[in-house]
Amino acid sequence: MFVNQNVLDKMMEQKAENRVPEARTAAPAGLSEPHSMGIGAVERDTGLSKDTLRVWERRYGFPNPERDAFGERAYPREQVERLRTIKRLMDNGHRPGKIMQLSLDALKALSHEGEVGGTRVELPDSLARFVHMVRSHHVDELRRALGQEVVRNGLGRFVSEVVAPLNVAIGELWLQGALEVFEEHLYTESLQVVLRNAIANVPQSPAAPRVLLTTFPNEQHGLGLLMAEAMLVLEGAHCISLGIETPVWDIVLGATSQSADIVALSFSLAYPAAQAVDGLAELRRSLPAQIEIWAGGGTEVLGRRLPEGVRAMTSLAAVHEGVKAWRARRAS
Amino acid sequence: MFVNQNVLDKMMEQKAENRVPEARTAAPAGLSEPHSMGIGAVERDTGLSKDTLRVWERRYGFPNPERDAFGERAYPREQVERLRTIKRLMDNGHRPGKIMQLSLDALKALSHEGEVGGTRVELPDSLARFVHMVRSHHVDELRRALGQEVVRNGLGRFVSEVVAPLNVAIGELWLQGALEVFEEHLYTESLQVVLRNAIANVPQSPAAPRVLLTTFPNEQHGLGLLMAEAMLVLEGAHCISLGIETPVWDIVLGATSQSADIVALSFSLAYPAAQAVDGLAELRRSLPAQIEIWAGGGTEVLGRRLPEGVRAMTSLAAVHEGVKAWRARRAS
DNA sequence: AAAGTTGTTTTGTCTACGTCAAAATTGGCA
DNA sequence: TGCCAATTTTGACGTAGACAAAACAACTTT
Repeated sequence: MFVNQNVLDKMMEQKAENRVPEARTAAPAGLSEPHSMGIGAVERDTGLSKDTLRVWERRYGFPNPERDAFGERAYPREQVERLRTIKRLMDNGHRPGKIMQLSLDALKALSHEGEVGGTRVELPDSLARFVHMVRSHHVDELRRALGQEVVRNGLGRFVSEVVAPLNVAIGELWLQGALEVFEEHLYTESLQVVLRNAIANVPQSPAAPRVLLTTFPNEQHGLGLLMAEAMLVLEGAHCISLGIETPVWDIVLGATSQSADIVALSFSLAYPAAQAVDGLAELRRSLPAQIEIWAGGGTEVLGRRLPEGVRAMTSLAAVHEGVKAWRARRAS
Repeated sequence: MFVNQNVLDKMMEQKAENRVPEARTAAPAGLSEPHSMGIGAVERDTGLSKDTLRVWERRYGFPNPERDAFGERAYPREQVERLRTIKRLMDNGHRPGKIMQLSLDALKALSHEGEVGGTRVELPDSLARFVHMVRSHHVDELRRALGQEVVRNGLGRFVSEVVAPLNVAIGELWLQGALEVFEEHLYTESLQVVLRNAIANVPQSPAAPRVLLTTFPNEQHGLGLLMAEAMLVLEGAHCISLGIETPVWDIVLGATSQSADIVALSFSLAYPAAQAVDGLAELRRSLPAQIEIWAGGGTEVLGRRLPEGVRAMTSLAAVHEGVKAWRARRAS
């Protein structure tokens, strides 16, 4: 699913025009920024390890830091900037060797590469509204508006008709480098507050099925988990969430100790398919047969390669059918 | 979305070496536990950098990891535990060269040194109750009991008198290797639900000060953040949380765009002190002078090394005084 | 065409050891 | 005892090479 390009374009223009301290280029007023940073600071800022930074320099000639009086690397601002761009492109599947030498313009072009052709879905105004709130940093307004939406449509429709497409739209923007990290954080945090609050307000019955929710290590995306929990709770399931990044072994321990009927795993699109399949297979091997495994999220990617004995939740709506089917199986 | 590379790597390692099933947990059939960890995993677990681990080995002969088939360090479990103890002692002011050679008994003796007259502070029954619920995996009961405690004592006392000491107790167990990963996850998740719910129920006024909360990259512990948020909200502050792991630069952007008065950072004990100090210094340099920086959590560790212009919140109770003092400063 | 299988790059992490400034400790002296 | 200088101690950073795992490309098979 892609977001209507025009909408996105408008939003990006907006960014350039008003509000945001057009960060990169114009830092907040009156700061005497040092022109260079040490390798430790760059590691913190870019998320690239010291080892990686050094090995890139050795191999590709970039970054190309100056040296201070003690012979230590001093990275100029603009190189750090460039590193951040490169990091973002790599998160999008580009490889360092290919893009390291490119010009700034070429890098920018790459950001917009995927936008040509393909099927696009209109982002209705009702959703564009929220995106705009994120980009203008109106957190309170955003939170309030999302909360209202829950009340208006009910949690189920809120999740599948608002949150899901909104996630796609935000992801698109992120892909294009049109979102700052902190804007993404603001969005995630707001949604988390709203969803958790909504979930807490659904009366929990100690009914079956008992579902243990979590993600594999390396999967930090917790929103999908919350969305799944919301849908499951609505179906009258009893949810126990372990949060994100639980090692397989601990999933097994958790599921057995909690007498779970189902273990639900959530995957983001970026999660390496091979790792997911391997993990699921190992989990299936380690888990008693009567405990089901449900996988949801980026399952389109996993496709039909899913191991035997793992059920794919292809959409949030499928959860309803899934629970119904489980109850039918259990009854017999 | 944004993924910190270091975190990512560490997670991958975590996957590779699933945690040990403790003796008391009935292990489901036929899974074996790995008995050693890679250097990256040890770094994450102990907060000691890879460099430090290697240099200790060279200088003091400890740790003394085995090597796997590829010649890479494989730290046996008991050595990791010893490292954790040593780290804790160092946080208390001891120096590596002195304590590295000591026997396990000597280390234990040192640990209990501060607890004068063998007055091992017993965990009151009121708290032991909760610990027991975690260890017996009674999540629902735990959640209900915690919720009741909030109502009974009020959020403020709940945080400082229940959550804080409970965290210490759980941390203690973790240190001793007496807790499974999934048990820790259950605890964290339960507490998160209760705290978030309680925070949501405090009437938010758009009053000053406006506080931006987050942690530095590599600091994944969000509970401290939530506790701080709870205390701040109770003082009538307006909180905007960015969640965990925000790069310094994005903290700056976030703080300015949100017109924050204060940026609050939370540190766990395991967070490398050097990194914290560096990051705080850089943040102080990049942030307009009128925006204050408050650091809380493992500040005992940071001690007097804190950079100029950073306020230490030495305890949760200090938040009350802090806000009061801020208002006084602002008034004048 | 889609799905395996193989061989070839690419890439990041690890090893090892050297250097050095900042912090902590010690010793000397008022 | 208190203070300053000399002396350890300590961890971050520097270099360079090795290598497994992942990603890719070029095939073959269904």
